[in-house]
Formats: sequence, structure tokens, C-alpha cells
Amino acid sequence: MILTEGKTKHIECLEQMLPIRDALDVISGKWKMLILTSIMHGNRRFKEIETSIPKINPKVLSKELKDMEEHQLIKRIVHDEYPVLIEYIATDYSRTLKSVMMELHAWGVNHRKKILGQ
Amino acid sequence: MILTEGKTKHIECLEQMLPIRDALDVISGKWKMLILTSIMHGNRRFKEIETSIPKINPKVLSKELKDMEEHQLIKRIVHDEYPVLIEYIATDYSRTLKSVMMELHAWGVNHRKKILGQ
DNA sequence: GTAAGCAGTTACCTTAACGTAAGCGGTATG
DNA sequence: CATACCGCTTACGTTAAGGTAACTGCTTAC
Repeated sequence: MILTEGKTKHIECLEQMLPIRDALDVISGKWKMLILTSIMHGNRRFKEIETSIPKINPKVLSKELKDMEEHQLIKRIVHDEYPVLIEYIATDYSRTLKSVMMELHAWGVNHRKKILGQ
Repeated sequence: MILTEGKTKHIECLEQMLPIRDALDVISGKWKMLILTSIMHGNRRFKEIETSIPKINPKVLSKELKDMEEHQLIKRIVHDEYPVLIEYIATDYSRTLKSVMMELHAWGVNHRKKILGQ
């Protein structure tokens, strides 16, 4: 029955699309995955992160860090010392993104090769 | 030597980040991966693709299809028949994105579960 | 010959992302 | 006591992404 097939295909297709969009909502944008990469490489302080990412500015960094904290990808820790020290660390949950990031990285390397080869 | 370590870390970190950004430049945005999913599920005609993706509008679809053709993710084929028939198909190159899409999908499914469970 | 489908385009508008430059309250440094 | 570092924030743009509504030229269907 063609109608049923069509409907099934349509629903299947939607079921593929919606989670992909959910994921992209969290990771897309120019900075989030770069910030997460930086933090995962051991950068913890605001300035460290800022200087590790070319061309980012403090306003954008500040906003993205807040977003990422809301999404539970990072944790902001305030140490009550003198002077006050603030650290950003990656959460366990953010580590579930590692395979996504690895795939993105691998594809990006390949893509750059392709573009330069043209 | 701490200086060397720091420098190495810094460069290593950049080498992770740049390809990730290259990849995100191609796939990010609200629609591209949804369109590719739709086409990979067998939707070929403009209207088919349009109706398969909730809330997309023809202007956006048209623009994204052009972008994706430039990036060689899809091919636009014009059949010189009566009436003229136009098809969009996924390229071999777009299939290199499949593992990225699968990771995004898997993460998205998990993320939705997490959010609903809160 | 009117209506409807296809594959879009056009003009216009809103929203969100991103950027620049400067500054602020705190601490520490010469 | 001036200068500078830290972790930001504020005010003020600019750019790009995305949305709405209407319309076009072509074809076929009633």
C-alpha cells in the first residue's frame, strides 16, 4: 500500500530529523564547541580560555559560558580565596559530546583537505 | 619545561578547534542537516522536501539548497521533459557526513531524554 | 477558462548572533 | 599612587539568519 509506505517513510524521516535538530541547537554557533575543546584541554580560567581561542571577545565568551552552564556542559566554580579565583570545568555530561566532536573534527580535517585540493 | 608544554598544549588545542569549526561552518544552521536527511530518505522534488520538513518555507529552502550545492552536498538535476522535472540528490561526498549525522542523532535522542527527565 | 500544482522569486521585516570599545570593582605590583 | 591583571559588564553598532506574504511563469486537470 503506497499510502502506508509514504506515511511510514515520512514519520521515519521526521524521527531522524528532530533529534538532529535538538543536538544542533545545543552545539551550533561559532564558539561553543571551541570553548568546550579549550576547557577539555585544561584551560580553566576566563582569561586562559579567552586567549586560547583566536578572535573571541569577552562579551561573547561570557554569554556562551552562561549558555553552556545552563545546558550543563560546564560548571562554574568560585573559590573563596584571596583573590577570588573562578574556574570553568567540563561536566561528565559534556563528555557525552566527545564522539560528536571527534566526528566533527575528522570530517573537518577531510573537508579542509578537499577544499585545498581544488 | 613548562613553557614548551604550554606551547604544545596551546597548539594541540588549536589543531582540535579549527577543523571542528570548518565542519560546523558547513553543517550548522537550522535547516541543512534536516534537508540532507530528507533527501537521503528519498525526497527529491522541491515540494516533497518542503512538505517533509515542518515549518520550513520555500525561500529558506531555496537558499539552503543553493548553499548545499555549492558545498557539493547535493546535486540539482534538471530533466528536460514536459513538464520540466527537477530533482535534488545527495552526492557521494554528502555521505561522508553520515557518521557525523548519526552521532548527532544519537546524542540528540539522549539529550531529549535527559531534558524530559528533569 | 478557472483552479491548482510545481519550482521557485521578490520585497519587506524581525530576531538573534556577533563585534567594538570602553569601563568597573576588586587585587596586587612597582 | 599609578599601572596592570582578572572577570567580567555596558552601550552601541553591524551582519546574517530566518520569517511572512504575495506573486511569477509554466503546466495540467476539471
